[in-house]
Order: sequence, then structure tokens, then C-alpha cells
Amino acid sequence: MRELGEDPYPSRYDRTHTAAAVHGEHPDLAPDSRTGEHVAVAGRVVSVRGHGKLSFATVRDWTGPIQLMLAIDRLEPPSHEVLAQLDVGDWVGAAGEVVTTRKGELSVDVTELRLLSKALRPIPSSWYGVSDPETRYRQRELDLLVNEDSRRIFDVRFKTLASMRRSLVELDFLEVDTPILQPQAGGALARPFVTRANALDIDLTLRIAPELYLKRLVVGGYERVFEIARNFRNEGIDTRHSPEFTALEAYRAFGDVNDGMDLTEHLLTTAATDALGRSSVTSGERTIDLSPPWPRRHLLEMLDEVLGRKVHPEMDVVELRAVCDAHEVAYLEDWGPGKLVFVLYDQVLQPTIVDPVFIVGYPVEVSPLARHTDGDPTMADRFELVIDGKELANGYSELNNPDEQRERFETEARAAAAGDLESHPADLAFIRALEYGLPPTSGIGIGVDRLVMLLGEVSSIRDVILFPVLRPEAS
RNA sequence: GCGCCUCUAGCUCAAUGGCAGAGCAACGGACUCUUAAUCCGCAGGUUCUGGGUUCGAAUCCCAGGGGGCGCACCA
Repeated sequence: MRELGEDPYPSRYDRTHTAAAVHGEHPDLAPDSRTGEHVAVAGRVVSVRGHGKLSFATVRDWTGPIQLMLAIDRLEPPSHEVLAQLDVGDWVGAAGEVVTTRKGELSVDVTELRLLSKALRPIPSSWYGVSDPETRYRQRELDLLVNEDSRRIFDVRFKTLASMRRSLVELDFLEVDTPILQPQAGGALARPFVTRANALDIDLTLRIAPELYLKRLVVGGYERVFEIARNFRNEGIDTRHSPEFTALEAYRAFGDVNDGMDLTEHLLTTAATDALGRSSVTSGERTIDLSPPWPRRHLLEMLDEVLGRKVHPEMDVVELRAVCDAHEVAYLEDWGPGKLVFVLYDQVLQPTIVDPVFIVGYPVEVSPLARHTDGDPTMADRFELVIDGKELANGYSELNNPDEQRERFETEARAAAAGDLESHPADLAFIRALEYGLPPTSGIGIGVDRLVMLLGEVSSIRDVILFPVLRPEAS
């Protein structure tokens, strides 16, 4: 191209129409018509069908494909040379009249074809695509370029995020951003990544959850806040866990656990409609109905049904261990009764749930930041949303009594001191904030990646994260 | 972390101990209504890496690397 005086990487192109706009303006043209309308489109060449003096090419922009008709006697110089050198994968701009072919396909009858960027590497076969998972994850740009289904999944992801953000803003929630680098991890039980701040000569941890900072903002007077937070947990990687993942957390002053369920249901059902245009998804052989309202059931009542007997975190650990044994649920010696009740739920009850259910009431022992239930100090006003056997969201009436919070933290700090890498020392700055007064508050957290997995109908979290963490390629 | 599977041309895949191949893409040519265009021609390899067994290894064995899946921990 350079020999012909054509720059293979020009600086700009004046596009007048996207592919979708051309199709949108001419939905029902009869075959072999001419519109007299001239447009300039631009996109990546995905297919070329040459016929000597007449060629067809399909270019795709981010709204979809449009066909170019390239008749040698209507092309103006230097378009002939561009066409002669054209490869699948090149970016081109094409100007000409909107027409339909004899077969009826809407096309641009090109008079000027410009090369916008040359593809030096060949694009994989459009028929077979790229299926090797390693290539798809390492070279996501190639995956997106070739695989329609990959584009579909990320379309679902970003529509879901946009929908939830829109819903929250409409409800007067303020989007905020809180620290990712934190002096001390908190807000969840998880092993953090640790990094070094040279200027301060201290270690910092990457956040495992934004929860404590968001509640401090509510103390500061922000009555409705949310953050779409990238969290980092230094733990195992599998089809449901990524070292970095996205959580949506929202806090609303003066609300309780029921308001949290209302909000969660609203956000998720709206997102499903906005992203998919329907309210059901499939998972393997099963069809999951997402239409509201979703049932709200008490945890202990459901456990009673599935276990055939009552359990409660007030019971003796020996008795609860016997229940675990009877259902082949493994446990550790140092687990208290609340943790045992929780694992019975997690192992026995949760996998049986398909359609959405809000399960309400969790042991305080496994809910260190949730307000305890009035009249029962061993249970917390907390819910989890379970869909298709998986936890998609959870939330609670926030614990705002600083003395009780301090006691809960001290329990966790003892575990940390005993060597538990997922437990953390008491966060004294958070306790101090509670001492200034946190109003009654409803908080929720939604696992965005898992939600997108559900809506996008894929089974690996790597399929919903653009660039998942992988080992570096060998040099 | 442990177990199982996998790695061959740019992509998708054959070849199961006996000359490393096909389709698509690329490259050269023909073709004015194609859309997985068609036709003719041509080229394409560290079979992930290293070692071993064998007359002979993509194939069998050992070690290492990447990836996938499952189990354990977690959301």
C-alpha cells in the first residue's frame, strides 16, 4: 500500500452511518432497488467473496454486519488497489449508495473504499471460530472478533451492569468509590492480597469487600449509597471463583432486611428484562423462572423440612454434629453451633433450590456484621438469595450497635491471632465510626459475575470476565 | 494444594508404533449478484519442552510447562 502512496494506518474516517443505522433506515427494500442515498460506513472485513469485476464483502461494526458491493467500474481510484489488497480482518471505510442486490440483500454499492487499518495477522476461520479456551481467554480481542456467542455474553454483562446502575440512580442512590488499597482487609472472611506501599513503608491489602467503608459513608450522612466494587481474594480459582470479581453493594438508611430483599428483587428482575428481554433462563436441563415476586422463607423452617427435624444455633454442638453426620456433611472441631447450622444449609438445602428463593434468618455466628434478631441473640436479620443452587445475593439489617460490633470483631480477631488467614483484626476505625452513630440501615451485596453467568447461561466465571487471571504465557 | 483430561499448520481437526494430512485462512490465477461463493494451482510443521524405550515415536514411558474439568476452601 505504501508503494501505491496509500497510508495503511490513516488517522481518521468520517462515518455517516453505522451498519444498524443503514438497516434501520431501509428495513424492507425490494430486491435490485436503488435508494439514491449515499452513506459512509466503516468496520472490520469479516468475509470477502470475489467475482473478478464484481466483489462482495461483509464488514461488521459494533452494531452488526453490512454488505459492501464492489463493482470495478464504479470504484474511484485508489479504491481498486485497496480492493486488490483487501484481506479478511482489515478495517475499511466504504462510501457509496444504499442498494439491494438481486438476491435482496441490503448493501452499500461502493464508490470509494479506504483502508483504515491493515490486519497483519490472519483472522481465524469464521466458520470454525476459536474454541480453544486458552486462546479465548488470553486473546479475548480475537475471541470477541470471531465468536458471536462471546459478544452475546459480554453484551449481557454490560447491559446488566448498566441496568442495575440505572435502577439505583432512579431510586436516589449515589454511586461512590471507596478504597481498594486498604490498611486492613475487612467486610468479609477471606484471605487478602498484600502489597507494599514504598512511600509509607507499610503493607496494604487489596479490598476483599467495600462494606465497612460504605457504612462509614452512611454514618457521614450519605443515606443511600452504592458501589460496583472490584474485590480481590487470594484464594482458589475454579469455575465459580476468580481472584478478582465484581460485587454490587448498596446501603440504605432507615431500612431493614425486608427492604434489602425488595431492592434485590427489583434490581435483578429489571436487569433480566433489560439484558435479555425475558424473565426466564435455562441452566442445563432446567428452566428457571425469574418473574417476581420471589418467595421468602425462614432458614430454620426450610431446614426443618429438608432435614426432617428442627435445628437451631442454640442447640448443643454434639447434637448438631450428629445431624451433620446423618447427612454426610463434614465439619471441623472448632465450629460452633451456628456454623454447623450454616453448613447444613449450604450443603443440604441450597443445592435443592432452582427457582429464586429469599432465605431469611442466619446464625449470628456466621454473620458478624448483621443485626441480631429481636428476641433471639443467636440469629441475625439476614437473607440470602438462592437461584439454581447458588447464592446470588445476600443482605441484612446492619449491625449498628458499636459495643456488640466490637465483641463480634474480638471473636474474629482471636481466630486471626490463632492463625486463621481468612480472619482479620478488629477494625477500630469502623468501630469508632459506629460510635458516632450509624442509623438503622439495610445493606445488600450482589455477585455480579454469578448473576451474569445465570443470565448469560454459561457455567464458568471466566466466560463472563473479559480478561480472566491466567498464568503468564511462556516467553 | 491433590486427582483426571488435554496440547499436531494462523484457526478447526485427522493420523494409535511405520513417508505428518484435510478443510478454512494465506499466496498465484479465472469469474459482474455472492453471502461457509465456486473452480484451478501453490505453499505451509521445534507434533508444548527436555529426557528415555525402540530398527523406527505425534503415538509408549519419565520429568517439566500451559490450559480445561473435578475435589477441598471460598462468593
